[in-house]
Amino acid sequence: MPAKKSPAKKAPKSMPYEQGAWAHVFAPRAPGERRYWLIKSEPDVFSFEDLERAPKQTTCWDSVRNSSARNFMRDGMKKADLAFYYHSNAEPSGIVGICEIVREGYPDYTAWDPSHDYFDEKSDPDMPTWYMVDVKAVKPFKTMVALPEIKGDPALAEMALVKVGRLSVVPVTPAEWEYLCALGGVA
DNA sequence: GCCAACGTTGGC
DNA sequence: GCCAACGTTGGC
Repeated sequence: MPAKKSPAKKAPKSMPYEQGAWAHVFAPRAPGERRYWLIKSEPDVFSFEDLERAPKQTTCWDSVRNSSARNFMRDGMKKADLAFYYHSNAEPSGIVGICEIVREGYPDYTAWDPSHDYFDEKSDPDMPTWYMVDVKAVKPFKTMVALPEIKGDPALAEMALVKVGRLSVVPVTPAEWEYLCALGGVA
């Protein structure tokens, strides 16, 4: 018997993400390595078409108020990474296009604007709570890939999108990326 | 409109 | 530090 067997260690409620399940998406990169993401937006609020019509086809991805999503944007995403553009709360919901990270994490100033819907009085400009990135439309999917199709596909069963439903920013593996681009007709 | 999942808050 | 209450996301 081991001299001192500590009782089964419970996973801390909030593990630092550098050691958590997503450690690999924050890990140092090989030279030139590109990583992949998925970002959600309700099309009634801001659709992929809206992004294509925006000046320079670019927008700041503001108003995210979830710490996991924030961490992905602040510390995970790097310039030239690509992201699927996902329409949530839509009929049907699904992936409709591809965009590129064109500016890395910087403070989400909407958190400091009392007139803004997502004003957060606890976000201090000297120590910002919330971060965002800038994304630019790259191209639409030829055929959207709807959520039921994703959920029904064994090759995609491990997607963070499926596993952690409610997160608005999630990582995508290179294999999932290739596979979904093929499904979307943009391989 | 309902509800599952889960993060956050606050009482103790 | 625990945990119940509450809020949010987003599928269905």
